[in-house]
Amino acid sequence: MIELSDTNASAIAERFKALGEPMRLLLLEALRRGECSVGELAERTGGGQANVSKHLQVLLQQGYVDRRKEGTTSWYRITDPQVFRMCELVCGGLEQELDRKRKLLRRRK
Amino acid sequence: MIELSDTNASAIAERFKALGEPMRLLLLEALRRGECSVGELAERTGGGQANVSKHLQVLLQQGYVDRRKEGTTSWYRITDPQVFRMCELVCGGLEQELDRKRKLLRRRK
DNA sequence: TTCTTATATTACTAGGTAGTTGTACTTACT
DNA sequence: AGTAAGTACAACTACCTAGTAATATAAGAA
Repeated sequence: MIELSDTNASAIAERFKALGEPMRLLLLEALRRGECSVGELAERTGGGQANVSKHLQVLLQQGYVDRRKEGTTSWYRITDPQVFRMCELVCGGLEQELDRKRKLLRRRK
Repeated sequence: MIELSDTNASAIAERFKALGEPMRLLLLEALRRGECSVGELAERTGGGQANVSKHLQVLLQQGYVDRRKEGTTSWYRITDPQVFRMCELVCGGLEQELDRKRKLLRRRK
């Protein structure tokens, strides 16, 4: 069992860092519907082809997505749906955080 | 309910990015035992005082930790233990990823 | 007041990274 | 062969950030 210790904090941080980029989150969300090509992903997210391709390499490297080549097109898909569970957790935390900040603002009035 | 859409992908990414740094993960792990001062955290993590303080500001800003001042010392503590659930998820994913890469290496031999 | 302690902040440097442009590569089609 | 489509990669720029050193701030002790 991997734990959050000195030795592997870097590897764990790398996985979090891969999710710490808006474009990569949008790519994962777009892939949620199912397998998708690079061109389609660029269209759905509004990003440039080269940039989308580069972000997909990061997600591939960290094992969040998998790739299947067919002719000239690359088909990407989510490998571990747990990533959306993580998004839900961080969304929940974000909601609490927004509530907390709203209360602080109200108290200042 | 907050969702992973175009409008709030940035806010969600910010929260992931805060966890995408080894030193900050070590700080959270050190805080797991309970409330702790900056000096103690610097000692436990082996980081410099200024650096630890700066990282704590990031965790504070994102709501992962809370602060209580007493005299000249600041006491930090975890606000939402859910953050460790996220670490477990990412550790699980990391384990799978390592297994996958090990298998790839074996296949090449 | 002066000194000490604990923390926060500022300024700086080195390294990293997102986005873009251009290009190379691969496959399929004619 | 040549051409077109889809993707990956290299080079570049602009920006961001981790770490450090020095300083500022604040509370207490002498």
